[in-house]
Amino acid sequence: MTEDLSIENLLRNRGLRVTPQRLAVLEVIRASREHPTAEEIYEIVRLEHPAISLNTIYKSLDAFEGSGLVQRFTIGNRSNYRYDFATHSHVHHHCSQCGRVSDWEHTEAMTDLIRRTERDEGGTVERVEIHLLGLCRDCVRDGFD
Amino acid sequence: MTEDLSIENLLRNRGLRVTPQRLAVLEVIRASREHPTAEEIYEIVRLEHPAISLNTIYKSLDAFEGSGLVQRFTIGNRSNYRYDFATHSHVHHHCSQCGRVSDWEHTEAMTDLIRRTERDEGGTVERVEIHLLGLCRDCVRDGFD
DNA sequence: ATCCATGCAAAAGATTTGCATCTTT
DNA sequence: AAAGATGCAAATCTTTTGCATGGAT
Repeated sequence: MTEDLSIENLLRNRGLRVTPQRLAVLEVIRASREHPTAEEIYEIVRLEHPAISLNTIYKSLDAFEGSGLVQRFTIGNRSNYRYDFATHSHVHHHCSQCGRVSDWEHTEAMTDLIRRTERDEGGTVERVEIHLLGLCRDCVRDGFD
Repeated sequence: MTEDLSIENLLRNRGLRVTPQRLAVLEVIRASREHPTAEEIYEIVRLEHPAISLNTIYKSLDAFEGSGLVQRFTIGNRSNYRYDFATHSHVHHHCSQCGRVSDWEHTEAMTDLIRRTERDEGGTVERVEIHLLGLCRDCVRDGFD
């Protein structure tokens, strides 16, 4: 008996009200590999919902983050928030040439190292964010360096 | 022949002008293990230089970052910048209980893993920021979990 | 019918910019 | 003397808050 993972049920399962705006916002995040900012989500959702306000984007994102559907973070030395569907890996590579933010595989060996560090230092780690800054594959191929 | 690593020479060596304000700002960052924000640096520097403006803190930090003396980053899901003397390790642990931001050791094994990832993914990595969110040693000892 | 989400406007917080004056080189 | 740093004020950008209205339960 597989769980129905429609956007709508994702909301319902967490006790969040279902509105057209929220469906649209969550869909954009789920579909994106770009770790969009609130502004970027706004511009995309606006194509279908021209009347939506940026404020509703923020409120929706807060609600989603509060119930664990989405994670927010900042990358490198930029200060505005980016959002990510919560199940994604959180090794982000930020290309210093083209600006693209992409997921890189979070290997099991990395997780092991975190656990070892945890033991050595005596604290705990519940969440890991690894940001790598450098050139993406495409920019390397195009000879920037 | 050891290099003179006075704050003053750190500035001169990079071609930056030496002013009392810059000396004070850089000294605060060098002395701190707290990864202070611009505002926090301002409050500390103000004790000695009551007339300094927050703007000068920002301008100094920009200059320092531009010449590699200092690095700035954001941590977890807070959006304002924190600054770090550039030679520090950049594995930051952010305690979800007491809010403390501390350096954890960046093991050589971690570096190796990054290099391997780099090869596997085909991009390059010039800088690594690892943010660990969880409980620090003290909060673990005090029984928060 | 109740509760909560929406959209507008205004506020707040952090950082940047413009500019006249002062300091360092 | 020239170039650049400082401090003040205003502007900008991002995010949050307050509130009246409308929509979801």
